[in-house]
Parts: sequence; structure tokens; C-alpha cells
Amino acid sequence: MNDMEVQQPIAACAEKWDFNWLLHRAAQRVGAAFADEITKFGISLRGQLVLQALVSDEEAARTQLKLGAMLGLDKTTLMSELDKLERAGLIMRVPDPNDRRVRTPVITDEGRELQKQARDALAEVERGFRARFTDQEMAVIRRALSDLATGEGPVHGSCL
Amino acid sequence: MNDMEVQQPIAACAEKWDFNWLLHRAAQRVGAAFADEITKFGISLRGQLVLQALVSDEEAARTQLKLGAMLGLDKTTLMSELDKLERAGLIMRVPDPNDRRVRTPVITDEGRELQKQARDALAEVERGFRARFTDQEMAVIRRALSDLATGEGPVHGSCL
DNA sequence: TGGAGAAGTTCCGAGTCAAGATGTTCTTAG
DNA sequence: CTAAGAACATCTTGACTCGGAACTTCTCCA
Repeated sequence: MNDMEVQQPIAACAEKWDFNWLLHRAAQRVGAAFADEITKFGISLRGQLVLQALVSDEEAARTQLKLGAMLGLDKTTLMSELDKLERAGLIMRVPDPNDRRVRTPVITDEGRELQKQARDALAEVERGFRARFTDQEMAVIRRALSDLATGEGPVHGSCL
Repeated sequence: MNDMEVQQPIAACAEKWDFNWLLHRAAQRVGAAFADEITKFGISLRGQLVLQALVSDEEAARTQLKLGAMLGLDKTTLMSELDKLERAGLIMRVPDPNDRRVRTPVITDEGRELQKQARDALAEVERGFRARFTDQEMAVIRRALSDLATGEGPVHGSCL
């Protein structure tokens, strides 16, 4: 009932606010829903993101730095996330035989299994959001977001 | 040229990634563009957001707590932002005659002037993004974002 | 061989979030 | 009228993130 008073004005005047604010707020809301679901699997949203990148990108064998840049994560943040995932046995950092500086993160079988389950659970959550729109609308939205997400310069401040 | 190597994979496999990640990444990109512009006016993106809320909402005379909840800002973060804006002479905290607990944030004339200029500059940036889409697409996107941004429960983790 | 520079890692400073404590001020039930 | 409870603004504390700067180990080019 407190929610009613607080949230209602958002709907009321959302139209006249920043495109930027709308984007952030939507990301905040959707992110909260995803986070609620993903924590049931014992990993964070970021952890799932990293795992997902590792399964869908295994041929590339990326370095840690490039992985962070690709995902939009700060290098120190990615480092601590990889530490957690490694400690949980979901990934391994394998030394590159050709370049002894790099230790490529590789997903383990357990990680792959967990990622698959988590992905399905998140897809279910995503379906909930999808249901609010028609297929044509979703196509537009997805294309627009992909387009906006694909800039060129590096980005300040992430919060992913 | 480093950007090419790093950013290109994003476009390549953006289609198969999280709706959630897409949203956050898009918000990150657009936010960066807005932030670049707004810092020329000596205020932060959050500062502009607060000022905007104060001009478009002056009849409501909100308390600081409700303002924070409406904008999705943490109360301590909003406090420090109000401190900055007050120090810059852009807002004032005026005591409420009816309730001596509350000190309502009110925008000053200088604040109103600055906000107007900043708003126009940001509208220009927004126009740049709009140009990538048709009017119909923008309508869909705006409606969708408004819809997503309008949830009911409180939200964890903001980064606005 | 020497030096520029990349990769991974750690450390530090600033900023944010979340939760809680405090003091002041309303409100309301007895 | 008074005492209990709630609301508001503020401050504090702890954990986390970001961004920059070091540092070590290693690669590659001249």
C-alpha cells in the first residue's frame, strides 16, 4: 500500500522523462527480476553472464581482459567474479601454452550444467516480460536495444 | 582500432544474449552519451534528474524520502546529491510550515535556468539516438520501456 | 640484447548501496 | 493532556564497485 503511493507517480509522468532514465529504470526493474531468479542457483547475475559468455564463445578462447571489455565489466570486478566462480568449481583458469602471460578462463562441466539450468530459468522470467508485448514489438525492441548497445567507445560506469 | 576488435563481437552475438544484459548495456551506452553532455553544465546526470523532477513536479512538494523512492535513488545518495545541488545554489531546502520535520527541496531560479539549458542539450543528444529509428519504432520502444520501468515492488541496486 | 608494451593481479581512493541508529517532530489512542 | 508510535532527515557503518596506478611476468620488435 505504500508501494501504491510511491510507484504510481512513475507511471503518471514517465512520458515526459529522459529516454536515458527510462532505459536505466527498465534495466533496474528487469535486472531485479532476473537477480531474484538467479540467486536460487547460488550464483550472481554477473556470474551467469560470465558463464554464458564462456559457453557461447568457447572457440574464441578469450583473455580475461578482452572478456571484461566485451561484457562491459570492470577488470577488478571481473577478477573477483572469476575468483568466486573458480572457487565454486564452475570455471578453471588454464594457462595458455603459447603465451605464458595469459590464463584463459574455461567453463567446467559443472559450470556448463549449472549454466544450462540457470539459462532455462531466466528464459522463463524473460518469457514473462515478453508476454507484455506482441512479437512484432519484441522484434523492434530487441533490434533497438542491440543497436543501442553496440557503440564504439569505452564506457564509464557499468553496474552490470 | 582496438575498439573494433573489442566491440565487434558484441554486435555479432548480441542476439543470443540476455534481454537483461541488452537492457543494461544499452542503458550503459546511452548513459555515457548523456553524461558526456551533461558534465559540460557542471552537474551530474543524477543532478539533472533531480532538477528535472523538481521542475516538473513542483505542485507536489515532495519530501526527500518520497523523491528518492520516485526516482529510484538510495536515500543516502539522494542526500549527498541534494547537498551538492544546494552548495551550487541550484536548489534550496525550505522548511515546511505545516510539518517541521520536512525540509522540501525546491529548485531556485538559477537551477531552473540551468535545468532548461541542460534539458535542451540532452534533447539534442536524444535526437541523435532517435534518428536511428522510425517514429513508429520509437513509439514502440518508449511504450515498452515505460511499461517495463513501471513495476510494483521496490528495487535492489540502482546505479542511476 | 634491449626496450616497449601486453596480461594478470593487487592496492588504493572515491562513490554507492543497504541497513540501522539518532534526534526531532507529528499523530493518535487512552 | 500525555505517552506511545510513526515519519522525516541525517549520520554512520560495512560491503561492493569503479577507475587509476603500480607491479610481475612475459612477448615481440628493432
